[in-house]
Amino acid sequence: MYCDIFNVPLFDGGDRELIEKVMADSPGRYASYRKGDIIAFQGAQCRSLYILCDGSAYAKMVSEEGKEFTLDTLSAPEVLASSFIFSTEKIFPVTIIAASDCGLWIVGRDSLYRIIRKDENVLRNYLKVISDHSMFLSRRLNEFALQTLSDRIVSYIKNNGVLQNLQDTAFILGVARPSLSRAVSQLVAQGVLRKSDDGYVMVQ
Amino acid sequence: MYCDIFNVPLFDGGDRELIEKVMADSPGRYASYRKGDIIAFQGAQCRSLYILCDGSAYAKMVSEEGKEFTLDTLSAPEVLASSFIFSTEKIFPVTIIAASDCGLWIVGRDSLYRIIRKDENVLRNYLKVISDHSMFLSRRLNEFALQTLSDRIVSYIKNNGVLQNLQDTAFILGVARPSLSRAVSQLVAQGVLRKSDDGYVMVQ
DNA sequence: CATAATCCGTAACAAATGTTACACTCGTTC
DNA sequence: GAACGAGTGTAACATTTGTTACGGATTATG
Repeated sequence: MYCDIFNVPLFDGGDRELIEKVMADSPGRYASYRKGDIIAFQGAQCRSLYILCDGSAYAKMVSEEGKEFTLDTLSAPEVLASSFIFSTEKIFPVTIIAASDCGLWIVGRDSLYRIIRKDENVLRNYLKVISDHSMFLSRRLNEFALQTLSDRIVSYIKNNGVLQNLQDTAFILGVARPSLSRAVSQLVAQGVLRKSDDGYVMVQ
Repeated sequence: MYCDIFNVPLFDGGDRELIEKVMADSPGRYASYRKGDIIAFQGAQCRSLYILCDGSAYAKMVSEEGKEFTLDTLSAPEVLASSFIFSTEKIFPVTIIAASDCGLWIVGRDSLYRIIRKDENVLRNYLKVISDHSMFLSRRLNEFALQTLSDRIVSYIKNNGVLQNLQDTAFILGVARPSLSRAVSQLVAQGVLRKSDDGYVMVQ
């Protein structure tokens, strides 16, 4: 139930006294979730910042027809929903699910606003967090709109070093598992990938 | 060569005196482009805010293999690159091209930072602009990752009222023109769309 | 009027991915 | 050891989209 929010990059270099005062003033709430619990529903209102203090979570996007993919996975210490709370719609574009037992501090956006108004470091951090999130989405968009499955597999392995779980990775790459399995086999046959004890890795 | 930046939503309600002072201090530069000119290259460094004062532009994303799609079109008064300048990488994820003759005021990010530090209205506007941009990217990602071409066509027409130019729209939807033409024909055959004098519209 | 340029519809075929089904391996549990 | 579940490889087929090519319609341009 304890959470040192000063571990979160957003508050890095922040004025401890100021932040504690604002948080004491309007503390928000602390919530714990069990693995598999839904932390936030896609389409739900979003007026608070979610500070992931403990554990990890992942964000998935679902279509009306039930098709889905995993957008991102997040590990404490990290903030969630940073770029939704000040938007016009204030809606979660993804569903957030606990990947392990985890604890979050949920802080109203007015508290965050009061902090970034007064604390220049936190403002800079926040601008960076939200901008990096945009860049991340741009990159994912590039993958889905422009890259073939083989390209995405190679990108994935270059980012993560290894492809370990075909089932989960299929959701991240947004394809059916047999399709991923087939594409990986082809890349192995082409000599682009090889199977190590750990999973699939790049040759070289 | 004149540009009233106070028309731009970002500066809505902003302190005119403060903004003019900052701009006078470090005015950036004004640039005009002819239709078709490239305003910014994908992958290039991005350390300034681009204020589109006049005309319109579009952002396209290109892959290494040369495949491309149109991410967004922008009309004055509007700001560009708002969510890149404070990111860690500071790189344009898209190429920006003049859709008509247009004029931009290009302002260093430090000037913008000085303004949002002091002007609460501009800060709120900026947070909204950048957050809305994230939401926009999320929506586009949903389209590409989860929706079939028919879905995207319907979404497009619901957003824009009408589908007028198959060639340009094919780039927006990220497909080949004959594929779009075929899918539209099928939707017409299914009674989902119909052809009006103006272009394709939803039935009802 | 003749010509060229542009946009559109469409057909035939190729390539990529989805769907379904089944067998195999490896742990775990009883 | 038997039964089970999870993750995997793979095959056959369906569906979607890309590619290429061509002809028709419209409009600008000489």
